[in-house]
Amino acid sequence: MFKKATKSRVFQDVVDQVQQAILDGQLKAGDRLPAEREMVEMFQTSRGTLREALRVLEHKGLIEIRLGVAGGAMVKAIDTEQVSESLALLMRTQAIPLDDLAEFREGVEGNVSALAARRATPEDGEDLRRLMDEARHFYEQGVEAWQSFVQVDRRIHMTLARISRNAIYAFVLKSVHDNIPPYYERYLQSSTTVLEENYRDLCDLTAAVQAGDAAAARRAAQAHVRRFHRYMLAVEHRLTEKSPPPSR
Amino acid sequence: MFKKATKSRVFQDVVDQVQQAILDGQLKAGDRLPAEREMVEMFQTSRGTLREALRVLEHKGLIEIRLGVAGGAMVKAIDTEQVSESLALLMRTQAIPLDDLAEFREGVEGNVSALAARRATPEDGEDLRRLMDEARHFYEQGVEAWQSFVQVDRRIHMTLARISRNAIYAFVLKSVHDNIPPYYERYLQSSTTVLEENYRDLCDLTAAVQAGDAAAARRAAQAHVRRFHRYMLAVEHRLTEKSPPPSR
DNA sequence: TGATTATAATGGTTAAACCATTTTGTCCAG
DNA sequence: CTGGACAAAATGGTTTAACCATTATAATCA
Repeated sequence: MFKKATKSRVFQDVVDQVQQAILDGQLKAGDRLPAEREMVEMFQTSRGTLREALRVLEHKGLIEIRLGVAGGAMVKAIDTEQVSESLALLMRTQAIPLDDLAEFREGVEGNVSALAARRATPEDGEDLRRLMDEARHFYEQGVEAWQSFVQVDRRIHMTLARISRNAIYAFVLKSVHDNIPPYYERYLQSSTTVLEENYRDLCDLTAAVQAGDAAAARRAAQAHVRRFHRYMLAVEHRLTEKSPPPSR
Repeated sequence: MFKKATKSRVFQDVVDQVQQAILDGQLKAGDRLPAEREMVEMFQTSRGTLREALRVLEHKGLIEIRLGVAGGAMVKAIDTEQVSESLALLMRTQAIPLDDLAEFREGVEGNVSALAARRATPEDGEDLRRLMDEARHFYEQGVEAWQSFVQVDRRIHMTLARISRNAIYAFVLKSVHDNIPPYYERYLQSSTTVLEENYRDLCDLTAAVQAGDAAAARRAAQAHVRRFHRYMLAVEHRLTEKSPPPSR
């Protein structure tokens, strides 16, 4: 199946050959690659070099490696994991301005909520109802349960992305939300007012989606994100004791 | 909720430590990591294991490795390369439906164009004018210059993302557009009609942005993407000789 | 029969050596 | 003094051989 590896970096050649075999369909998800010591002979290379190649393939999300007898490298069905991870790295290192993040969320979550409203099935509505039950439960417990409330909030956003039935929106939003916690930690100091406002936003949003009202869902999502942003700006203002930056 | 507590793999620990140092700012872009044989002592591991870690870090886009004396591992400024690569893998394995791509573009490019219309400066308008001059030049050359026209089209989209002054929209759109070419190759068979429609779309779009008309810019961008999508569906229909899938 | 233990196959790690590439400095011819 | 050839050194890339850790399966025993 594999031929001798020749290139300036041998491991790269191995990576390319295996990836090509997967993309060509010669290797399908669930298939098991030969054991390392066998592949070493097929590629005519050393085990160290082969393992560097396997490491790259693993990180690409193309294979999964398990220990023990009957273990080894299995071809994996590609998912959005790697895109999410690299997107997350980009966002964390690019020092994205808070304004940009809020603006992006406002636009994208607006789009997603509108799509979700158009496509929500009765089952989706049921999922949202259950989540809102949880949210109300924590809301009624007051600021003590703030963290739990935020987690439910996050799950509601992810659920809306799923309901939108669009894989790209789903993993883009997942990447964004995976990187919001640092912002939360820095800015969010909860109060009963904030908790109540957030809860009402979620009520409006899920109600609009369940009613299939795309325009209202978009407006509710945007209002929710915008409120969140204004609140963070206010906290920043209090923290720095300077005049707030002019809104653009 | 919890991840595995024990780190059975040494190289993963090395990856995590280096990545954390970069994210924490202890290592900045351009900094050079110690030589392999030095790091081996710092991490108290073997060279093979260390190199597996370096391979992963390299593939993550966090470091760049050069040969020879004065070579070694340099910390890299993260770009959209890795996102693009993993996105390309997803698309090549058709894990992402064409409909999702078109829908995402329609929503996001609509948002971006609306923002661009609100924020375009006279200099930005000048940039767009120059690009449209190029586009007209290739348009007048007819279908022969189709590829050149497509390239200008792409630059116009990227310029709009820049004008939107939002870093997230910019790199998300760049990642998407970096992965559109394969779709073009598969589906696009140009004709004078398609060329003209595309040119007119761009005229409408840039005119709206230059005029500062956000709503018109959004509509123009969405119409442009939607037309593109419909055209690809039509080609697919001709190719498969089956009835087109029901629009959702 | 069921629990325990041994076995073997697999990935994970270590160590030491050598090869290939590239920069840098040195030396010699002109 | 200059310029080019060449040697030296530092670095990543590769090989080899052995051992350790994990785990499914087979063998064993109460």
